[in-house]
Amino acid sequence: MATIRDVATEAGLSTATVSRVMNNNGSVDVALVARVNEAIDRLGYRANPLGRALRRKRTPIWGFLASDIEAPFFASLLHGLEGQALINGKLLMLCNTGEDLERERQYIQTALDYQFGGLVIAAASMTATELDVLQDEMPVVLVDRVSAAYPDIDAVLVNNHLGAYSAVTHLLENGYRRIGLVAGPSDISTAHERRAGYCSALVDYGIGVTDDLVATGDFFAPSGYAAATALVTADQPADALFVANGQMAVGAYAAVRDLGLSIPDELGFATFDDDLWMTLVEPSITVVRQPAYELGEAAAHILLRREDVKDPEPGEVARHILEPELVVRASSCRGVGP
Amino acid sequence: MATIRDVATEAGLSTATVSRVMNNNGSVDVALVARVNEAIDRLGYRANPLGRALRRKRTPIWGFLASDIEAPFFASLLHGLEGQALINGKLLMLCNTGEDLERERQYIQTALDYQFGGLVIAAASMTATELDVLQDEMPVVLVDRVSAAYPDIDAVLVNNHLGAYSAVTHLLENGYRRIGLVAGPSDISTAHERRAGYCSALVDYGIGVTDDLVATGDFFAPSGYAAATALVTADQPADALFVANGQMAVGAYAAVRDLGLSIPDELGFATFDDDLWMTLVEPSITVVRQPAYELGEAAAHILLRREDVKDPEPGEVARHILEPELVVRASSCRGVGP
DNA sequence: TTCAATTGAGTAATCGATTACTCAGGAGGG
DNA sequence: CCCTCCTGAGTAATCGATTACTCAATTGAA
Repeated sequence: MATIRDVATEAGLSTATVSRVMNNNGSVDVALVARVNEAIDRLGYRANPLGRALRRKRTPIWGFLASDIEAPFFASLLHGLEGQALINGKLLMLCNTGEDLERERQYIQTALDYQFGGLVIAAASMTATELDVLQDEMPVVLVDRVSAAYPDIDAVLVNNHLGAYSAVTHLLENGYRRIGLVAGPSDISTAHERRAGYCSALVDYGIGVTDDLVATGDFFAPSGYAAATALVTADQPADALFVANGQMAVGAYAAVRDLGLSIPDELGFATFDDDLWMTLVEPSITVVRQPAYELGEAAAHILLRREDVKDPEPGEVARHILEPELVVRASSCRGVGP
Repeated sequence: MATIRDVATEAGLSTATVSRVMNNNGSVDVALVARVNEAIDRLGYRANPLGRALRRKRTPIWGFLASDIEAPFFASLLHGLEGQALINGKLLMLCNTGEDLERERQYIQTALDYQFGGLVIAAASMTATELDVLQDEMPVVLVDRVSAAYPDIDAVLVNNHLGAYSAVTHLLENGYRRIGLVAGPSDISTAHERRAGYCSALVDYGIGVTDDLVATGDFFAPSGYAAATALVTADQPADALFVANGQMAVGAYAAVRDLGLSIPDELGFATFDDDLWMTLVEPSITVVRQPAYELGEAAAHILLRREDVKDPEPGEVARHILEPELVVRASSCRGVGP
């Protein structure tokens, strides 16, 4: 492997000049720029990123912290982020926390050790780790979820309130009146906002919110099964279900199937998160689609802005809110059978 | 950030001694070991991995090269690999090639630049990149796919022949006789082997292979739709379909649904790759499940072995073949209707 | 008791880049 | 014509670790 020293020798110049040419720093005579570039080409030289990073105290690596990379939402977000990383010459390091706080802390420590160029966090609990400290060392962007404990950290979010509101309103307009909510853990901001959107829709339609029409799960499939079962087998059963995320929708759908209820006639069905299976089952499922891929891209853009110039200002916080999309399918439309 | 120099000063020793303690190298007096460790604790010192990597000419980073991280198979494989990386103190860098050769080459160059500790490749076309050269620089493991051009590279594979053989035999035993194959691109080893397994099963059952019962796709959903449509609408239509991967199965299933054919009575259905939706649709789909997560773990183990000792010997090639599992569900069993 | 071998620790070179500092030479003003 | 300022390039320090080399002290054998 050729080093910068080899290039300098080959070009008959000093390493300082070679470095200046490579980084477009300082002013170098055009003739020498050409000589350096020729030498680089002749030797097939590529700068060693480790030497560079050591000196610069910064690595062109971005970290991505997620609770579950196998979930389609995070996989898609990851994909969007990865595309932007590649374009901008960044490596992307993957951190799967699996909701484990200790792992999360460990990864953040690694990010500090390696002096990452940025960190995108879509993780479980942001209460325990001291993100403010981290933010002094590198740009940090929260995606999908925010924490009230960190109002001063950049974030890219989805308008969860609107998403839930539009889906529930849609169900109401299709004649469903007792709409059950399969909610997520209330300490996760996304779950909280979706619940609020659900409530607003009912109130705006002139229907009160009844506590026994809300069952709380943990965002995983089994809890969706349990919650849905409870809601539709109650004394006064729900006549429609709105599920707060895609994983619980899997469980909820299985529960409805096992109980032999027919969608959409006996029960309306809609959920947050789009997924392949929701178009393959009969009837297909109405969803609130999140722009996951775009979320990843937007997070990348914020990292780049924070890195290049100090814009937005250190004191200023960037909050991007992307709009979800209601995709109406058969499961929420009475009379539009299979 | 404390450096090794600070630790040396704090302990009243030289950096060499501190380094020896940290790496368990050379022999250091027990009393001094304790002094060094105390100093490390007092300062909260963590070694800078960049300085270390520069000197050692090796980074504890693994690269993972896949064509599509959003595909559940690769996502699961990635997850298995990531788990092992974490346990063994490695970082995992993600490389999504999207079947693009140029991207693939670019990423491999990056792996060389950063002096990665290993590379796991589950990528499209291994014909263009010179993997032999790469292998001299770092351990390389192929997963899922192999290339005849590189017989001397370690690989972790699935027994595709057996998987296809058992699924097709199962269909035959359930009375289906004209079994159509939705095949993958023949230049990809997995597709080739699955086709061979399909053929063997037919031959062993005393039925010849008919060319018009094989339609070739490209491993993506739309091609599955087209291939399935062709097979079941032919003059002499297939009475069952075996699909060579999960993505094409999505298309094939949609085609069957659009044509209004009833599974399993009018048409038997089975596919490679398990996925969530295959248990949610009516009837549920019989699949050949691949141990994707374990594939990732096995790849990690090979990297570790290559790194630690030279075992297997440089001349020796490690080939792990994992067994797939036939999961029988309703779609392949006549008379067991919805 | 003396000398070689071994042990334990320090000094300084090194990995490969960036950049503060230095300095020669040319331009421009007085 | 001389002095100052500016430009362009080189020298060498630096980032933070590892390790070859060196050397003093201790052990063991003759």
